[in-house]
Amino acid sequence: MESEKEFLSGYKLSDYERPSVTTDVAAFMIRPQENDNYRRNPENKLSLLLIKRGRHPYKDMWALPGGFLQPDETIEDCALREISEETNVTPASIMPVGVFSEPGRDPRGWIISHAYASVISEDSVEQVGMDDASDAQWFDVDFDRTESGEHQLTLTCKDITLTALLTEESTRFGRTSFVIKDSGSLAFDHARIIATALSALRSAAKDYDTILDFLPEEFTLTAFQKVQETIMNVTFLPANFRRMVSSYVSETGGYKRGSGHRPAKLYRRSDRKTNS
Amino acid sequence: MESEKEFLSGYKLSDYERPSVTTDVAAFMIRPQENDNYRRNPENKLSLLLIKRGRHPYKDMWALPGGFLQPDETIEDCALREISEETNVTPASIMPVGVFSEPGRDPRGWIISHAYASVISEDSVEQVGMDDASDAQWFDVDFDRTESGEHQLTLTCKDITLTALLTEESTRFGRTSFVIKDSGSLAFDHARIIATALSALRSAAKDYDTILDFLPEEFTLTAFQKVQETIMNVTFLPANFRRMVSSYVSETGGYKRGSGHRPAKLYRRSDRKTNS
DNA sequence: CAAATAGTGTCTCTAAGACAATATCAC
DNA sequence: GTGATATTGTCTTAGAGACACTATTTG
Repeated sequence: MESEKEFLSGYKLSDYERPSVTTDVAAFMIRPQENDNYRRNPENKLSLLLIKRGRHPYKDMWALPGGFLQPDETIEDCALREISEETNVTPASIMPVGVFSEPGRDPRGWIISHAYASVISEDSVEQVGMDDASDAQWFDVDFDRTESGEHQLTLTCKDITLTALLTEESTRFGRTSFVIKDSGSLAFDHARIIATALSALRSAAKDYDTILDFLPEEFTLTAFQKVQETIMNVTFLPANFRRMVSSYVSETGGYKRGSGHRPAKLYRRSDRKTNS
Repeated sequence: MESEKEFLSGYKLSDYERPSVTTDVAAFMIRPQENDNYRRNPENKLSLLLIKRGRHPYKDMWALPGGFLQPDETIEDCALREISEETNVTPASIMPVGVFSEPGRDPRGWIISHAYASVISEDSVEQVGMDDASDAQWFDVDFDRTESGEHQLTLTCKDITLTALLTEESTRFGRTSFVIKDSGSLAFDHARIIATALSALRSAAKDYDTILDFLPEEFTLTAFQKVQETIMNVTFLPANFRRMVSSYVSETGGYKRGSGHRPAKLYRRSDRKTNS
C-alpha cells in the first residue's frame, strides 16, 4: 500500500486551472470636519480611501486599494499589507466583507477578490500625511436609499464627485449585497464591493466589540461614541451610550486635556465577557 | 495613447503564481433522536456531514466535503454544488465562515479554502436516504469548553468517535477562530474549520432571519424554535419564543397534523423589515 | 379520557431611552 | 466668568422572561 509520503512526492497540483487571487480593501476613516469654533468638537464624516488607477484596465478611474495574494502570506495578511502600503498605518483589525468571484468580473481574466473593510483611527493617518496630488485620496462617503428604493453611493474629494447607483440583491446573515446599475467612474465591480462593505460595517457596528476593534489602545468615551455614530449614521444621548458601554471599558486613569472644555477620562477595553 | 482594448489584447495574467482555490462545507442537520414514546416529540441533535477520504493525503480519515473552484462558477455556487453532490439537497442558504489560507495548511501545495456552513432541513435529507456503508456519514456534534478553557469537539457516528482539542485564537466581529491542539483523526485543518463554523453558526443563530434562511418554505413555530435551540444549545419558553418571532412569520392557513396531539399551524416567513 | 403538544394571557422586572442637573476645564 | 463638553442621576416605558392556564388532537 502506498504511503502518504510516497503519494505526495509524486503529486502534481496542475490538473486544475487556477484563478488569480486578490484582496480589495475598503479602508474607512472617521474624519473630523473643519471647524469655525475653537471650542466646539468637530463634526465627523466617514471617508474612504481610493486610488486612481495609473494603467489599463479602467485607467484614470478610481479603485479600492488591493493586490495579489502571495504564497507566503494569509489572505488577511495580504489585506493588511495593502492598507499599510497605501497609508503607512496597520490597523488593529480588519473585517471580512465577502468574496467576489463572478466569472467575468475582471476583464484581465479569472480573478477572484476577497474584500475587507477597516476603520483607521484619524490620528495615525494625520501623522502620516498625504500628498494632495497623490493618486491615493480620502473621499467623503454618502450612502443612502433613494425614494425609488435604489441606493446611491456618493464619494466626494474636493472637486471630484463619484456617484454610483445600486439595487439590493439579497440580505443574508446581516449583510446586504448589491447589484450595480451605474458604476459611476469606479473601476471593476468596486461600487458593489464598497456598497457591500458599508452595509456590512453598519450592521457590525451595532456590536460594541466591533467598534473597539477599530479604536486605538486608549480613547475617550466621546470618541468611542462618535465612531459608532458616524458609521451607523445615527446619534445617541451621551448618558445612555455611556451606560451601555460601561461594561466594555475601564478607566486608564489618564485624561485628554486641552480642548477648551472639561477634560475627558481615557478608557481602555476591559476584559471581554466570555460568550458562554 | 494606448486604448483599453489594445492593452487587454496584449495582457498576460501569468506574472503571478496562483493558488488552487477550494470550498469546504460544514453541512449541519437538525436530527431527531430515536424515541420510545409515540406521542412525545423527539429530542434533536445537531449533526454534521463528513466524508471518509479514499485517497492520500489523510487517507481513511474524515474530512468536510469540498472541492475545487471552477472557472464558470462563483465560490458560493461551488459550495452549493458540493453539498448538492453529497446530499442531493441544495440548501436555500449558505453562510460564509472564513477563508483559510495559512501557508502549508495543505500538504499538496498552495491551496486556500473557503469555508461555508449550512443547515439542511431534516425532511429533505430523509427523502434522499443515505447508505450506512457510504463514505459520507452524519456525525452527532458536541462542542464545549472544558474546565481548562480549551474547547473539545466530539463527533459521533454509531461506533466511530472523533475527538479534537482546540484553543481560542481570537474573537472578532462575532466570530471566534481556533487553533488546533489535537486534530483527532480529522483531515487537514478541518477541526479548525468545523470549530470556527460552529462558533459562527451559534453567533448567527441569535438572529431570527438567519434561522429562517435555513428553514423550509412552510414550518411550524415549534420546528423554528427547535432549530434555534439545537444550534445554540439553549432552551426558551414557547410563549416567549412565539412572541419574539411573531413579526417575522405569518400563517399559511395550513396545519401539521397526525402527531398524537394538537395540530400545529404552519407558518411562512413574512416580508422582511427594511433595516433603516 | 389521557397524554402530549399547541397556543394565549398577564405579571414582573430589567434595561433602553429621555431629560434634567452638575462638574470641570481653556480662554 | 463664559462657553463648551464631560459626567451623573432619575423618571418613564417597552420588552424579555416566567408562569399559569386553555385548546385540540390521537390512540
